[in-house]
Amino acid sequence: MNQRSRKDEIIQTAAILFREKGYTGSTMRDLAHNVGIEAASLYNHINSKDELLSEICIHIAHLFTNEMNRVKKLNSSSVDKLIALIDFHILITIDHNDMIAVTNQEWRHLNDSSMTGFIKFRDQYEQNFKAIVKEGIDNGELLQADPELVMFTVLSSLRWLQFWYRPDRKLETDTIRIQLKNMLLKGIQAHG
Amino acid sequence: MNQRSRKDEIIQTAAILFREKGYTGSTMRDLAHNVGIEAASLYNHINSKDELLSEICIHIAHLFTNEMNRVKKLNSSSVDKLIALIDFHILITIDHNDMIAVTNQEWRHLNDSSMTGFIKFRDQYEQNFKAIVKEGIDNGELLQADPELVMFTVLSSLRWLQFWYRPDRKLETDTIRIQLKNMLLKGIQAHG
DNA sequence: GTCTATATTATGATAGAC
DNA sequence: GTCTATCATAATATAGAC
Repeated sequence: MNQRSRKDEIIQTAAILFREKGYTGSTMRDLAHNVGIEAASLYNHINSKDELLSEICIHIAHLFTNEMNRVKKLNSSSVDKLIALIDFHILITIDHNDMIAVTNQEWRHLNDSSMTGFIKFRDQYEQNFKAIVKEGIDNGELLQADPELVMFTVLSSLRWLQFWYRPDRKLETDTIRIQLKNMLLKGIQAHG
Repeated sequence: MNQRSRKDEIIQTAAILFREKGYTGSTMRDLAHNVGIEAASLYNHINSKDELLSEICIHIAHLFTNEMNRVKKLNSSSVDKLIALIDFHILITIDHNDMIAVTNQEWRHLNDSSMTGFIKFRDQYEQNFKAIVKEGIDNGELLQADPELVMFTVLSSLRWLQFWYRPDRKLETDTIRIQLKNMLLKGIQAHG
């Protein structure tokens, strides 16, 4: 096993551990045990515990940034852009389940320099998201509302999927995507 | 200052600290410093660190359980029951901001016995919430959808308020309540 | 690349004086 | 009820043999 894939294995194992016990609640001994080596051996692949958290959060941040840049360039309605983002959130929740859970729950524990970069990413993502919502409100596709509150509502509904998702529920993914989109766009009340 | 209010002061200070640094990331020395005493002195008021987390989570659980029991007995439509719950979530997010944030973020670190009780509370609350949603779907007040997914969407949107809320935003509370209710019930898309 | 051994620091909690 | 002093344990990380 070469350096790179061993490191990836450690990061993925760390993601599972951090998710379960939290970053500060996880120990290097615990992680090493889950990887199947001694704690000291971890340091042949990584420099520190906080590097693990940084790698996880930055990886997720890149995925979202790339997708946002793609969606921004789409030549489609605001609603379709939002749907594209919703679909991506669902996709990433399924494919990078542990890492996204860790990013959402543990980013507060990033070291100072990683934290700065992460907050910059998050603010930019939210700015872009809000801009799409505002565009939709202005052109009449969306109901009049505070763009920030709309963004928070949509993002938080999507975030919840991280708790809901389990691999054995994979087959229902399409059902969720359709129902969730419907709920966010049309609400839950009948004769709306 | 008598025992009770001193203990309350410690718990409230712990809530602020746990929220910021997480339960495992917070130290008794740190807490003591914020209270203005030495770490050893804390143990004159509490028995252990995990007692602090338990008290916070159980306190919040009681508030929600009481409200749910009240709402269940209401002689009103399913939608009005949901609105009552939404209003309560918003109210509690404002009045018990730090404690609810800690409960949501740190309940995983409860000790075994408190954890058992907390999960029982949470499951019961979700069962009751789902039952109201199902009732609304069955009687035609709500659109056809999976009750669990509806519950998750509503609860997660409300949970997000904990991050959004800041004391200086207090004046906008009514705006939020109205817009959030609208969004959840009617969705965000125009000519829905 | 992994191991054993260990340095260093920090943690939750207690003992006992005042 | 608070303090100082301290115990016992556990944490991240390093050194050096293999």
